[in-house]
Amino acid sequence: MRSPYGFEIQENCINCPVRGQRQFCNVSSAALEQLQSSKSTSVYPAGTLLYIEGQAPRGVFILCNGRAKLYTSSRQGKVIILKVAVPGEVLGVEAALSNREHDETAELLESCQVNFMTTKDFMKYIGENTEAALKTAGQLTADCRAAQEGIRCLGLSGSVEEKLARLLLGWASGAAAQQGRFKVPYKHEEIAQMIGSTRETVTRILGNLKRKNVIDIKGATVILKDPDRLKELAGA
Amino acid sequence: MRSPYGFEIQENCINCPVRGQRQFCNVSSAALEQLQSSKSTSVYPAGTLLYIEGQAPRGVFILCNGRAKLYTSSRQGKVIILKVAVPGEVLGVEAALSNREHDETAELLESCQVNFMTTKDFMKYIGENTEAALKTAGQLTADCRAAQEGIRCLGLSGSVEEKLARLLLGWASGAAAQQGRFKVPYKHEEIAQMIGSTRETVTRILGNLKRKNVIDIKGATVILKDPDRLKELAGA
DNA sequence: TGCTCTACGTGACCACCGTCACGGCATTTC
DNA sequence: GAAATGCCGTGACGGTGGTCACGTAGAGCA
Repeated sequence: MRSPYGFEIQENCINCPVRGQRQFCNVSSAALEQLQSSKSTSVYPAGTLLYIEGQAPRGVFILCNGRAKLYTSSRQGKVIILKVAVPGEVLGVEAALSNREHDETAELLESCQVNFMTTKDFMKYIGENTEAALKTAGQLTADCRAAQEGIRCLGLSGSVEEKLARLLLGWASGAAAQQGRFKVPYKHEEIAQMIGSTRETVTRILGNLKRKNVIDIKGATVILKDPDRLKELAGA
Repeated sequence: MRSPYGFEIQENCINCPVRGQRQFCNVSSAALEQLQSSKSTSVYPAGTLLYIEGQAPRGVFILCNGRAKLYTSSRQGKVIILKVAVPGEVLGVEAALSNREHDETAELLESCQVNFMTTKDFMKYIGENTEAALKTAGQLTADCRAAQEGIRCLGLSGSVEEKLARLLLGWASGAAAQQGRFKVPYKHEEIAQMIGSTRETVTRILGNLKRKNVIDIKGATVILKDPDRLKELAGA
C-alpha cells in the first residue's frame, strides 16, 4: 500500500519483509497470528505524541519504522531525553505492565507506521505466549541498560565535555557510523537535552573539540579525527 | 535454622512465611516447586559483592532479606548508586537475559540470605512458567522506572539542593516513613553518590535545610518540618 | 528586496559547587 | 589511656557552565 509519507505501509505482520530483523516482532507463527489479529495499524506524521507523561496507559505501540524520542520535562519546562527508540521497539510497556500512568512522553521524530495494541490484548498476548513474554522482558532489559547508561553519563561525568564525548563515542559505535564518520540527526538543543545541559554549551564545546582537532563537522556529519583523544576526554 | 547473623535462615521457599509479600517469589505452587528445586541458599555478611561490574553473569540472585546497593564507578573512582534493592528482588537479571557482562556491582548493605540460580536454570524457569516470566518482566519494569526517576533527578535538577530535596521526598513517601519522620540508613557519602554530588556538599545542604527550618535531623532520623517548602525546592 | 523564522555562534557575568584542608567527636582496638 | 579510624562540620578558593543578550546564516515566501 502506498502512502503520502514516503514509505510503504505494511499492514500484515505475517508477511512483513523486515520482521526477522525486529526485536519484538520476530516470533513464531502461532504468536504472530495473535499479534497480527490483535493489533491495529496507523501512520502518523513527525511530531505526533503517541502518549504523554501523566496519561493513563491505553496500550502499547510497536514502532514499525522511523524513530521516536522519549522524554520527560520539569515544571520549569526543562526537558530531558531518556532515549530514542528505533524500529522494532515497543513503547509504553512499563506503564501497561505496572498499570500506572506514563512517566514519559513519546514523540515521533519522523513520520512513522505504528502498530497499537490495547493493554488488555497485550497482557493476553504475553500471558499466552511465553515467547512474547520473553521478548517483552528483552525489551525491558534493553531499556534498563540504556537508562543505566544514561545515569552513568549524567552522574559520573565531571564536565559537560565529558558527557558530550561519551555521546559522540556512542554514536560513532552505532549502526549508521562508518570509519569514524556519522550523521547527527539532532539539533544542538536536542543534544543538550540528552546530556542535561544547554544549547549554548553544546555549541561551545563542539566548537572547542573542532578547534582542538578532535573532531570535524561538515553540516550534519561528524568526523572523528582523534578518536583516542576523544576517549580520554570521555574519561575512559 | 538459627544463624549467627541475627535472623532465621529459610531454606525452603515453599513454606517461607513471607513469600506472599515478595514480588518475585509470590508464584503458584507448580512454579514454586521448580524455583525451590533449582535454587541454592547462602548467607553472606554485609559488604559482600554478589557480582562486579564487568563480570560475565553466572546467574541471578534473589534477595531474601536485607538490602543491597547497586552501583557503577568510573575509572577515576567516582561512584554512583543506581538503586538500593529490597527483599524479594532479583538481582543480575539484565545481565543474564542479555547474556552480557554485568554493568553494575551489587554489594550487600547488611548480612543477607540470598538465593542463587544459574543462568541456565533461570532461563529454563522463566521459559517454562509464563507466570515467572511475567514476574521477571515486572521486576524489570520497576527497575526501568527507578532508573528513569534517577535520570529525571540527575538531569532535570538545576542544583544539588533540588536533587537532595527530591531524594528526601522520595524517602518520606516510602514504606518506612510515617508522619514526615523517617530513618536514613545512609552516610552522607552514600547520599552524595545517589545524587551525583560530594560528601561535603550534602553535609552543607542538609545543614542549610535545617537552618532554614525545612527539616530537622535527630541522629539518623529526619523530620520534615515544612514539606511544602521542600516540594518547592524539589522543583514541583 | 524585504520580511520572518529557525538554528547556530559568541561574549560577559557570576552563582554554584567541587576540591583541598583542617578540626571535632564518637567508637574501636591494643 | 593512647592511638587509630570513620564520619561529620566548615572555611577558602577557583573553575565550570547556566543565563542573558545579541549577532549571523540560510531557508522559505511574497
